[in-house]
Amino acid sequence: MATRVWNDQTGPARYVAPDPDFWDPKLSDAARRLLGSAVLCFARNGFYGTRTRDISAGAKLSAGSLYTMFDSKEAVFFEITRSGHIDTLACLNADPGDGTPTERLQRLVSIYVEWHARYHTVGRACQHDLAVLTEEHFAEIVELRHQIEAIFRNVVEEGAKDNTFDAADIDGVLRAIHSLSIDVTRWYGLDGTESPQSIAALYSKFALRIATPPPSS
Amino acid sequence: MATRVWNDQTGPARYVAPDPDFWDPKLSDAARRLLGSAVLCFARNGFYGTRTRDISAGAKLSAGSLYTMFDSKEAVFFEITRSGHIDTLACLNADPGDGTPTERLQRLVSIYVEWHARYHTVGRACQHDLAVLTEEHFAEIVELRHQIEAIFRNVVEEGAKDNTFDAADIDGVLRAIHSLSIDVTRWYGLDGTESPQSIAALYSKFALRIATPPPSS
DNA sequence: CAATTGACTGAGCGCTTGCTTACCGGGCAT
DNA sequence: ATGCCCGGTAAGCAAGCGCTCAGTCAATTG
Repeated sequence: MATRVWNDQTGPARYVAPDPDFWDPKLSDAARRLLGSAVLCFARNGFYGTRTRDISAGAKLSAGSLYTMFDSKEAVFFEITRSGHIDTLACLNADPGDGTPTERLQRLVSIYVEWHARYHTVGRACQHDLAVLTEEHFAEIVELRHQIEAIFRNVVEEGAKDNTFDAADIDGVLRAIHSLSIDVTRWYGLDGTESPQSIAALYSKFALRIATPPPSS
Repeated sequence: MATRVWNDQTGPARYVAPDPDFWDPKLSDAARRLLGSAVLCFARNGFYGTRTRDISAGAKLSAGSLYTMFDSKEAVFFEITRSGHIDTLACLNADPGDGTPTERLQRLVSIYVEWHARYHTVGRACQHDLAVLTEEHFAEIVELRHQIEAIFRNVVEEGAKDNTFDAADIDGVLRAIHSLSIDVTRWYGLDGTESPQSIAALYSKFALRIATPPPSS
């Protein structure tokens, strides 16, 4: 049988939740346990496929306790996506931002991909299920996404200006790099055993190839 | 405001279903209308987020009529993913398969990406929700996916053999190209107005860049 | 010690879900 | 005309859903 690199495993998914201190420190221990359980449920079965009882059971709490800490199931989901986007933004902003556009893009993609592999369950919620949010919550997430996109756009545009990157397809390059990076959340935990770092190294190399036109053209 | 290339639109999604004759010709007209309605519902809200009543209402049928044509909601979903994978495979196999690995990979990715843009609603079901299938149905889909992967692997391995493609990371290249291609189903219909053909042209170019190591390295 | 608090419980409400069943009407061979 | 499929309907069932709320009890306060 050929090596398989697509998500076609049939066993149980090896999804893992972030450490409790990934979540907002203002939340109680129980609330953070709830988020850890919820993010696993959402990654496995999506928003509509998870029951509030599954979430509370996973945190060793009763069914009603969820509603002492969150207004609704949607509020739980929102808190996950909010934390996820804020943490992503913080990781990207921690980059010094020096060096050539090539060096900077490689570092940014590396950070971004490693984040999506390490926090693949959070990433799934952030990238694949935003449509379940209320209009207000969705708008708040979109604002964060624009900030994240602007970081990448800034580097790609600068690289286009000095002709290291493809100036003709900046939007296409940005979208392709984004696609490449976040699709990690779809298969990570299902397929393969690579470390977040090795995936980040490989994919940031690919991102540079996407952005850089071959010399012949 | 900066151009936005991520899925952050707030209006209604512009999802479109395939023509009725996309579906198995053995099925009745009503059954194909049902599938057309179902694929839109599933694309919008996922498997667990759509009710069987939404599906039948979209086909202008009563609630019970779904069960005169399909055994269950899962059977409807399976029929969609089955048809989708079979059609994808047929489109890829229609390629003559001649020319250099570069030419062949470009054509294959172009076909694959155009398919996922044109049939973005079917593609969403095929790429993002397979976990809802029963074990038997899932195994059937996985078999089709292996055939699809083998087509791409064949070309990439051949290109690696004659040093046009990256021989060190064949699995990584395959997965990256796959990620790039199928992520189209996540944003197409939500964001942007490009034609399937123009996306296919751009992304097949990117796929070649991913597979081809830069001369310096 | 009694009084108060607050995190947590779990039975259960109102409603929705996937699916079943009893039924209907028109075309068709006899 | 008659009987009979057959594609489709309408009503409804049992189970499950998100969410509520009166109540429990250990910890804290005075």
